[in-house]
Amino acid sequence: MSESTTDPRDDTAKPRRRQARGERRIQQLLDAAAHVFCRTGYTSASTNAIAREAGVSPGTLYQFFPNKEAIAVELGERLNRRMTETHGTVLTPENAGLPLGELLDTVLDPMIEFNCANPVFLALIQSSDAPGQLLEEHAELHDSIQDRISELIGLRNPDLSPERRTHTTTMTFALFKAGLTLILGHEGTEREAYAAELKTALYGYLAPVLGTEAVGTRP
Amino acid sequence: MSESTTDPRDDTAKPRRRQARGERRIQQLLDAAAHVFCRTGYTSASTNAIAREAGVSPGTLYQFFPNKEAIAVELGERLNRRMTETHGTVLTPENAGLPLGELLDTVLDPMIEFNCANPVFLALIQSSDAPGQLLEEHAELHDSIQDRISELIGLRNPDLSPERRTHTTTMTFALFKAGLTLILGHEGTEREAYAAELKTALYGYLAPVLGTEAVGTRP
DNA sequence: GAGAAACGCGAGCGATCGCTCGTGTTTACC
DNA sequence: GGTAAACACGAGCGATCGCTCGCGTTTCTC
Repeated sequence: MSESTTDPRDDTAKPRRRQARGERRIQQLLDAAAHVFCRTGYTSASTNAIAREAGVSPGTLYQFFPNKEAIAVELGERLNRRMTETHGTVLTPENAGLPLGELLDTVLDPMIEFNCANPVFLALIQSSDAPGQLLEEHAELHDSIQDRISELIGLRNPDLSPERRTHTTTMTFALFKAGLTLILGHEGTEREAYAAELKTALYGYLAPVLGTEAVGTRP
Repeated sequence: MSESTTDPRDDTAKPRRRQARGERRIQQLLDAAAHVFCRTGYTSASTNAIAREAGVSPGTLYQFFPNKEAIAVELGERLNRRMTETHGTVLTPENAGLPLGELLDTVLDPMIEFNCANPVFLALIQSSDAPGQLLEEHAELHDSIQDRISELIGLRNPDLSPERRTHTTTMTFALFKAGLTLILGHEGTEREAYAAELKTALYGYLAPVLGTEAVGTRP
């Protein structure tokens, strides 16, 4: 059980020094995996197919990823990181005071844009038979987004009971995901129409709870 | 190529006379398949697992179904038939005149109840890597439900442009499915809370388009 | 330029899955 | 009771999939 590596760093016990070529290959493989996952979902996607899509051999793929799950996990992590940036800059307490219509535009537009540019994100989330670690990743992101939404809702309507706030938050996010699926399922004008329709729906749902006008959030 | 069967009926060219025992086995196998599909989705469900869950051997399973897809298709057909009955008795022109709140109760309650009693229905619909014939089935049901919803919307608001009507219909159904997923993901009091929340959401979305009051639909 | 390590290949291993087949049992029909 | 068909079994076949391994190539380091 001697872990006698050259130990330049043993924080992860994997002292593999990547070359620039390797980093490029990893990106190629993740891009290929994104395509294949989008096409067939996680379970039905074969590692050989991912390697073929990336134009490399199966052996090369396993030079960079220990197993199939790790590919999805790494892809998920990168997407989560970028998605977290997006919702972090937009689901802020400062925006809570905006008129509801503007608030929805401000929040939804970047989220929708990100998902249109990265359709594999939704595909991975909706793949029901995903492995354990991927589900944990999603749960984390899910919770962090819902916490932000819940915070916004709480700021706009402090009189809401915790239960109602939770339900409103969860339903809001679920409706958003449904609208997103519809948006990604169309293109061009239709896509924009459904984006507008989603905003209308959320507006109609949230207006009675949060009010439509600008709200001062100072103590 | 001589199809010289005993031809009591050659409408499907499959003159297999089932015994009562066989019909019972089929039901057992479909129930088992429902459980396994619910647990792991279509692709990850193995026919051996279905047979085991039903308490029979793999060979027995294939006495009644030519392949794995046929199991899902038959299960889907039976569920579609019952779901069609449900929405057929509820998505009627007569109900179009009800006040919006009552309309939503009348339509949603039976649909929700059916899906709570048959969670495999949603599981099959949401399994993204389903085989072709199953997708066709779903598309048929999907279209027939949307046609009914579209009809109701058209009756309540004849001034809506065809495009807006389509978008409203599609979004309404998508929001319903999202709420349904949330409802099936909870139990007891929470489940009822999300059912109420879904109605609130649809009310908020549809009220500005359809109006809230009772509407006379006579020419 | 020599050695080491990272990169790259692809045949193929072991496991799993959908499905078959030979054989034995139960049921329907005369 | 006898016959044919339906039902039931379970070992195992062929295909596929995740993944490995041996070996050759490129890149880094000195």
